[in-house]
Amino acid sequence: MTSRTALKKPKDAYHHGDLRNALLTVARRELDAGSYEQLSLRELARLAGVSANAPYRHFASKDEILAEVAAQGFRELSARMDAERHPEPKERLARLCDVYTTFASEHPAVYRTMFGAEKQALMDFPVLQEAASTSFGRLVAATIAAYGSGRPDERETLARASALWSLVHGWSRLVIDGVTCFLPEGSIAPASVSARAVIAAW
Amino acid sequence: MTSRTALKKPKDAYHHGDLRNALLTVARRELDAGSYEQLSLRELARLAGVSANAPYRHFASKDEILAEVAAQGFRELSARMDAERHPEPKERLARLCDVYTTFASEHPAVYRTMFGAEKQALMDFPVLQEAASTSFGRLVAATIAAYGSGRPDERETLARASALWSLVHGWSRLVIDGVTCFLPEGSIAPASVSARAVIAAW
DNA sequence: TGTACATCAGTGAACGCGCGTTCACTGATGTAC
DNA sequence: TGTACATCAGTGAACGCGCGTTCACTGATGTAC
Repeated sequence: MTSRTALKKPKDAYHHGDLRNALLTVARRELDAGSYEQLSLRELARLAGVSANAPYRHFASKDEILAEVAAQGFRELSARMDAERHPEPKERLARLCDVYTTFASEHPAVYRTMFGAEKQALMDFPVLQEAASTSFGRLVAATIAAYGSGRPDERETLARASALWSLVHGWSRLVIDGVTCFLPEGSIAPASVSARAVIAAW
Repeated sequence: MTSRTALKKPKDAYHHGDLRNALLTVARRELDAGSYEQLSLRELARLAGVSANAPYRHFASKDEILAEVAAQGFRELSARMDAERHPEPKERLARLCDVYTTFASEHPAVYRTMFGAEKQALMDFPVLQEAASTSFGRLVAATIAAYGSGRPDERETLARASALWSLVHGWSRLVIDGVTCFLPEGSIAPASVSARAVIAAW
């Protein structure tokens, strides 16, 4: 029985073709199109040209779809970070900060989903946890490469990694949530300026 | 007619007493009790011991209540910052960062409401904008007191204020959203350590 | 090659839900004379 | 002081809504013999 079912997925077979991926694609597209509010499962089905309950063939629940979208977001972020290969460790660290905030600015709704502000339960999905850990690991590793290793006291390095990560995440959220726009003129500098101001000082 | 209505509010009169404040109190209490999900207008009315539509006597919409709760949050944050009077500017700045993250940790759901992650529309309420601007102004002013003034080039000071604000906000959100808990052991340092690491380096 | 059968990705209708908001109203409170 | 009236903070019922999810089903696809 198991050996039979193992062959069952010819990748483009059956009625729709590949509804699972279609749903994920549509979800991602919807988020990127600016739907800041939580999108609905029925809407996703509608956009995929399929009945409201069809998604349940491929996902156990709405949350499972969102968790997968979030995980894909983290994977993309990690990939972008990996593509940044500047040889000078501090410069590379600064550029990773740029990569981070750029991603957030380009995909605000996806970014929100990744951090589960609305849905605490998303964090329970292992697929999301793993993808997220990988992304954060990149930033921590780059910080260690820039400042750590030699010293016996790594707490300081850890504090620096935390500070940078908090900085880029905070800046991203302030911008995404539209907070900066109702502040006194110019009271927030671009993230890259802020991050570099910190990195340069260390 | 106007002169008559000017006297109309004896402060504890009428049926309920002071439903407006009762609703705000109940909303705040609910948020603090850990209701991360969006609370409903009907639930607030229920908790205030009043029918579902009674709130409309005092607020135009649900959003108006949330905006007022958020504004109160910012006012409280500002008040806490004002209470911090350490004479040494850099130390005071570091302590303001602590005040900020402490507030967020103590009132996560209120903090979220303040930053309208779920409700972009909240930002449109002037009462909220004003309260928020005041809070941010405190942090900017403290940064200027610590680093600015003398120099002609204030861009650097602005970048520093942005960096610190992003840092405390980012750290707060990471903690509030439960992100830190699924990271490799100890990969985030307490906010005060991170903030002080930055302030000390400058 | 043809037939009987198993699999499984879809459908259509319905479920129960709680929501924000509106309506016409009631009844307590305050005010003018 | 008593009465007639205006004000206004509440009530109860209902609105229409879209939601996530479940149910019994259909019909296309793949498989064994």
